[in-house]
Amino acid sequence: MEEKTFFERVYEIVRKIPYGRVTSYGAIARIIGSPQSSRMVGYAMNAAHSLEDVPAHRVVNRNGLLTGKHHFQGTHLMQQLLESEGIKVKDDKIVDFKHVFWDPATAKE
DNA sequence: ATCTTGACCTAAT
DNA sequence: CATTAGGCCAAGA
Repeated sequence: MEEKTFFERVYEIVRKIPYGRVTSYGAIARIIGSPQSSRMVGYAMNAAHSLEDVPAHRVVNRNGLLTGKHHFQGTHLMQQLLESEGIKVKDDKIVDFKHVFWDPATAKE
């Protein structure tokens, strides 16, 4: 039944990210069923550019570092988007990362 | 069709 | 503590 591809599953999770919260690639990959497919999550984000319901700016790496900010349109667009949601970013890194970290495995509904 | 690269993560050395 | 290696799946110089 679940004929959804890897990407669609990623989008589904990212879409469920609440406001003012962030998650990591590995966390999403883990929920999907491939804890080591975190690379695909990032790649899926690249394709997510065409989608609107996929807030890729809310997805960061395990260190809370905005590794993918370089792929956004602007230079610090990703940072501004996060700050716009109440998330503080310092030196391309999320402040209190674990504080704003949203675990899809825990809040997944 | 084959090879390389890629918004990563974990474990091992 | 720093570096290396392995793994995952997809898209394209």
